[in-house]
Amino acid sequence: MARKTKEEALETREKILDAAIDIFFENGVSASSLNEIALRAGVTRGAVYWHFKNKRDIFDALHERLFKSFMDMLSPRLDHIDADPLAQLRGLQTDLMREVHGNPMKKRALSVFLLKCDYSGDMKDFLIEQEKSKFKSFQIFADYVRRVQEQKLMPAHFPPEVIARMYHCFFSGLLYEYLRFPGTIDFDTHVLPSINAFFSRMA
Amino acid sequence: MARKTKEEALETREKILDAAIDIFFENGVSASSLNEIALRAGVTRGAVYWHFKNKRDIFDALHERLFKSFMDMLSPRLDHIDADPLAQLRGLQTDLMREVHGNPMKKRALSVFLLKCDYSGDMKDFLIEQEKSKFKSFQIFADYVRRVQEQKLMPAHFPPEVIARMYHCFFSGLLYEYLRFPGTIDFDTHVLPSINAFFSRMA
DNA sequence: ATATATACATACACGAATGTTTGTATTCTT
DNA sequence: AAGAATACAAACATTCGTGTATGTATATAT
Repeated sequence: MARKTKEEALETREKILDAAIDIFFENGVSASSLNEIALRAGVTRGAVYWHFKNKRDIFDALHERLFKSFMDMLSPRLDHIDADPLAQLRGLQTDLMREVHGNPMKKRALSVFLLKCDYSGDMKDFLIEQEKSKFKSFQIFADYVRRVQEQKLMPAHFPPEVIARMYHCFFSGLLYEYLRFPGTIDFDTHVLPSINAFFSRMA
Repeated sequence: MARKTKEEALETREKILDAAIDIFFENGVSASSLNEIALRAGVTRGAVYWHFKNKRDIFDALHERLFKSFMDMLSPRLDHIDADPLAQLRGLQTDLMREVHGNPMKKRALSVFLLKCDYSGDMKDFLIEQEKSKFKSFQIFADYVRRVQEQKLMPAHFPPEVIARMYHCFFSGLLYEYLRFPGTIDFDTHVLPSINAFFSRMA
């Protein structure tokens, strides 16, 4: 085949990434071959190896693309404190879940990172990276809780880190459950009410 | 080599399963070869194929061995209602986490099932099985909540399933966090306090 | 306009894992 | 005590994925 223009090359790169999400989601990361990804994207392995070093490299690119968008959503919504902090937190979590629920591509990508890969072998050091970024988002939330407690808008029976940990566990647990059993747990009748229950008990 | 007695054969079977947990934990399920497992167990692939049909068969056997012990722990502790249900629930969750924390073999096995495998390909129908057993334990808890609400020992602002879902998400989320980042999240200073915080907010 | 770098497709070589088959020393059966 | 079944080890064949090397048509630089 012939050489493409730079824009076209970028398009095929994106095509490969999109195909990778699908294939990873269907087969699991380690069981997915680069050939499958290439075929799904409508190219050959040559194109894949041109744009990416190996499977791990594709994985990194996907992570970059996904977590950026989430951090962009998280940070600006916790840099200030609303009149009702609990409502603010509930709103944030609701919107995050709604974002996942409404965006099939993001949903599949998240599934890949949380359920469709075992972080071992090549991926071991990737887990360390992920730990760092998770720690970052955790710190953002712990800081928020600390400020809220300082302003006496929340009882300070527990240190901010503990509250943050509790919140974080509930949220990630909810996410896991929702992604793991897509048929069983409905968004409107299960996910949203359980968020409301969680926050109504924290008042 | 020579034929072993029946007891010896059972021993090698157990040896293979133990080795499988280790290898699965280190490399992830799909990246683990049957040869590695055999070598770790001190046998050859011949022995593995004698006792098990394939890798999936080993996986099933491990699941059988693990989840039985957890269900045995769960059921009898929720078939009655203590004077203080919240304390009862907190105690159950604490003990379950303590069990995981104190038993390295169980801890590694749980890690394998929750983090070290992607349920796709051969494993897809396995996920369905897991969903069933998870639904079972969920029902046990929802029933418990319902009975507690009927006895007016807990406010009934939310249906039992919602409360159960919330509890379940928090617990599994905590478990995931604890297993995923073994170095970061300490048992005494992070896990236990966050359980206490969770239940103190539910009063 | 020509040279060169680009964006792939195609072909090749290699290792690794799987499932199966065969061999064999014992143990169990009768 | 002798045949049959058992509990493996060892060898084989086959498939599959990876990485790399090569070919090539075209965009881009000069």
